[in-house]
Amino acid sequence: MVSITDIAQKVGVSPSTVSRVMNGKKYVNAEKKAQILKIIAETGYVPNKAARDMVLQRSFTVGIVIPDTFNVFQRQLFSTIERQLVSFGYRSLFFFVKFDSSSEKQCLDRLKSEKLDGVIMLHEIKSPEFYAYLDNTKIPIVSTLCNDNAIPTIKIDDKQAASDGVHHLINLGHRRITMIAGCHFSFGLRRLEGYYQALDEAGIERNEKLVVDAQQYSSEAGMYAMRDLLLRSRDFSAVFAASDELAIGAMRAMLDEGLRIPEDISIVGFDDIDISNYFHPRLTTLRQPIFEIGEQSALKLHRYINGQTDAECTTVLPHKLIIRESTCSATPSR
Amino acid sequence: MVSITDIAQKVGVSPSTVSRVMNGKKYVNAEKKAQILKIIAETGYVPNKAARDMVLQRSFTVGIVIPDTFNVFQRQLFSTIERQLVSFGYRSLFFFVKFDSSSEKQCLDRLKSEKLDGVIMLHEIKSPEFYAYLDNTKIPIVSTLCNDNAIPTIKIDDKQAASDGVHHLINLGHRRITMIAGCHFSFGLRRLEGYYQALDEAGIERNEKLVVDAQQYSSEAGMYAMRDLLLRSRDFSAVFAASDELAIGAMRAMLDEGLRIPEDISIVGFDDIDISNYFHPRLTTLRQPIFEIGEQSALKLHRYINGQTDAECTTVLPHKLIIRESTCSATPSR
DNA sequence: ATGAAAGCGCTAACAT
DNA sequence: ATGTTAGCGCTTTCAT
Repeated sequence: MVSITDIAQKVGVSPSTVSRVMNGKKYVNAEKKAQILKIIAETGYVPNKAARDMVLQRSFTVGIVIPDTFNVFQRQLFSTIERQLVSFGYRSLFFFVKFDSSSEKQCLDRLKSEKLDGVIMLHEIKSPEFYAYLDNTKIPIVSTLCNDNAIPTIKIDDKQAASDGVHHLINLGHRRITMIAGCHFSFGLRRLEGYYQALDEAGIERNEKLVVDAQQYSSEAGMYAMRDLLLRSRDFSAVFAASDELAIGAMRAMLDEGLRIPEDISIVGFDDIDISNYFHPRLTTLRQPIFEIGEQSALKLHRYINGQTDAECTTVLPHKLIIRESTCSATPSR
Repeated sequence: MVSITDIAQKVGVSPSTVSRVMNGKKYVNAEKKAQILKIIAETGYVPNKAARDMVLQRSFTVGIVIPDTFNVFQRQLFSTIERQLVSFGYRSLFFFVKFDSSSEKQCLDRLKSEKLDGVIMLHEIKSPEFYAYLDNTKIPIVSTLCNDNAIPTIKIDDKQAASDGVHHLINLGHRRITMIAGCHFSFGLRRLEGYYQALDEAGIERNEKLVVDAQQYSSEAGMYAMRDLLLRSRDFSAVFAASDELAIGAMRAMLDEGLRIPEDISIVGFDDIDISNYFHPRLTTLRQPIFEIGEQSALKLHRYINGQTDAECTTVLPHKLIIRESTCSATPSR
């Protein structure tokens, strides 16, 4: 393994000089610098991270907390975050956590054993100990979810976005609109509120029977939720799903029952994941600016790590209603 | 930050003794041991990983090399690998690499800067320097892909699986069978070989015009590939796609042209990703045992790291043809 | 502008 | 059974 001293010896300088070159410090003779760079290229030398971390007393590592069964939306999100983080010189460590408290505890333990520079949340952790630790150690943290923990957050306005989606259905003449919600996450709760808000604004009576709570944000859960809904009653002409994956599962259940989309039932999703534009029919949905959310959360964390605190804690990014083929006017009979 | 010397001083012993306790070595007085443990608990001391890694010359970290735009199949795979690795006491570091040589070089540099215990490949790297480095440093490596680099591998028989898929179409009476291939990866080449093998076995003449090479394993690429195919000729009744995501894109293109699946054209995918069972029609495909591939590659790497080498370098796991709704008998006219 | 030297926190070989 | 010592590879004063 080639080390900084090897390079120094080969060039005939001290390790300090090589270090200065590596870190772009000034006060280095241009000629020597060229020499050093040449040898570095020849030998393929790369600084040892552990040694650097130790002397610098930090790890250049960011923890990313993400659900164990992360969906396509989270996948797209974390890939942009990872890329951004690497470009800032961090590496990222993933903490996959299940939706139970023992898994959360385990995650916290692993978190402690690392000397993280910062943490990005793509998942909602319930455990107060988790937040207490981060608070005590002053480790910077940024979230991409709604939360009540006064954590710097980059997100969209989930309530308004949901309301926009439901209003789209209302504008098409739908009155009996069901919702497949996912209330185990607070953003799911916000989306449910948005659904109710739109109904209220249109003077449509709320009806709890028209709402099912899916246990996960997966297609499978969406399929079961829709089956459940269809068992209760067929007296609805539209569905609003709290995520595209839920919507995809719901569509499967409808198709299995011989229902036509959107002629019999219109459906609106949430997220605008890649695949939604490939389904048949193409899914109408609320687009989250995934790329921007990822980019800005990485940037925000980077700023925090370097001691810059933004005035506003929460950044709200714009969403967009993408109208495709899964929604149409309600038929007069309905 | 509390260090091992702090603990040693508080208890009145040497750092070595504390180290011995931390690492469960014997030859420590039971009483002292208890003392030390007590202080450790009180102070919340956690060993500094960077320091430990440096002196031990290893990191307890496994690198996972994965395509930048990893697809659903790889996502499911790496999730199971990660889980398994954590259970063995490693943490995993992801190396997202694009399909170009500068990205591969960057990946190699990052790889060098970490003292990885091992590497798992979910992506094919072309650069010889990459393999040379791993070889020189004797870092254990396990792959989940076909390759010619004599690397221990866990995979399925891609050629045979492809052949099985095409035989399924042939058995349904199809003769004009196209393929959407992805030859930039060697497993893609194997699948193409399997396609040709099946045709040969059925006495159907090979026709290069019936094969398109997609540039990526994505739905988008699949859609363009199918458009291309349809532009060339409509004289085919079935398609074999090198992945489910390609198939999904291809289906989109067919639907857009008003073609019915499977009545007008049958289609077979490859991988059996979750979503394939939600599409309309449900996709007939070749299932890869994702969970087993993930589990066994993590286990194999763990063994290698601990100096155990298996006799057989490559493990071939069984695939399975999953017949669903996207394939049916060829109509007599075709 | 550059080198010498100290030290980050830990482990292991070597004493005792 | 336990302490002493010597690094691991790097950065950073502090000299010169």
